[in-house]
Amino acid sequence: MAKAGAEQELSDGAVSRAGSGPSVDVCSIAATLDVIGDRWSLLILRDVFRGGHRFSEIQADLGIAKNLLSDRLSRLVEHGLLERVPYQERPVRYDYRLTSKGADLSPALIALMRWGDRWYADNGAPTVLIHETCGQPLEQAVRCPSCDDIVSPGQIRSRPGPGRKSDDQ
Amino acid sequence: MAKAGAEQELSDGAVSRAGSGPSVDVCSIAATLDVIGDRWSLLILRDVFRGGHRFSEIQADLGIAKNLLSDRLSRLVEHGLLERVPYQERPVRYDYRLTSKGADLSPALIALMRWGDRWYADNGAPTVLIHETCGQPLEQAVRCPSCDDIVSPGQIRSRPGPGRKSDDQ
DNA sequence: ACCCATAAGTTGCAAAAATAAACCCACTCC
DNA sequence: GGAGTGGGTTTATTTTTGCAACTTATGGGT
Repeated sequence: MAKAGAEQELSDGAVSRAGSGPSVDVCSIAATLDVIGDRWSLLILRDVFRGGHRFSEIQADLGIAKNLLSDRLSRLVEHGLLERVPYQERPVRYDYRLTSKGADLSPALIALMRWGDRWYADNGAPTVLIHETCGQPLEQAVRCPSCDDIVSPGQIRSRPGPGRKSDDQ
Repeated sequence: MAKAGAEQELSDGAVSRAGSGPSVDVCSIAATLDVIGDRWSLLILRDVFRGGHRFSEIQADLGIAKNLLSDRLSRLVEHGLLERVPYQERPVRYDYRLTSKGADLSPALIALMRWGDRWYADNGAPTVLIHETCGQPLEQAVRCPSCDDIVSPGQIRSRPGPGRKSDDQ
């Protein structure tokens, strides 16, 4: 089923949600959520970031049903965020490790973690990110590489980019 | 939340590797996903960020079922990420607007958008964030406020913070 | 040889959530 | 007064979860 007719006048009829997910073609947030936008995927990735590489480790930590974990891991492998690395033969067993694509989600995980810290960690953050060289807590910021400056939210503007199919904001 | 690899393994005391149990208490990512970790909430927030403040606008843009949108909006209002602002009486109708708590999710939305840009926007990003004062595209980075320096992923370490309960790892 | 345990799943089934479509209400516009 | 609009609710139908039991391959103990 195509999307509701109220979808903006689409000049190329390309806005259909092929398998899943809304307005994937026009928004990278939607494209991203199509891959990791379920209840468990980001938690699984968080566990792998933290060093939990095995099925049973992740399963015990999250309390996720095993069939779901199996399914989510396969999905994440298919989408190239994780890879299976055998750690033994007979029977062959795998570690799940982040690919560069998976590791590249760390800014998103950091952003979500820090939001939770700010709004739900009444007694302080459960986990703090530290600068290796100085030991001080870290922040996340938007910066302008050409000005070499930190940009406050009010100074951010958005424009349609080259990948936008003619469609308004 | 360092990158993949062995660096996490060496600091045995520093990294949570819970044995079992719900990791919500121990992780702000889990707390965050508890609020916005479903298929639609972040997309709804993205729409409100982009200026879609009305039920029908969001519904048409996302193609979400109306009952779900109704439910998700109520949830986001309950959790304090959105607020209803009447824009007419008789019948009373509301705009949905971001609270500061909701607006504070922008770093997460930016991170998810940029990941989608990097891995799924074959023809370039659909939307580009621009520095208002100089017009150049922006980045997102982790920085150390005490060093006043940008920190690469490999220089990030994580420690249990003050909010960590003692019985968790 | 037999029993038990571990790791990593798979299968089957009930319960919960998502989806789609129809319906409702209080208006306004023509 | 009939149609349209905005913002929903209700009602079926489909899909996804979650839980428990079972499987497969192996190793260890007795």
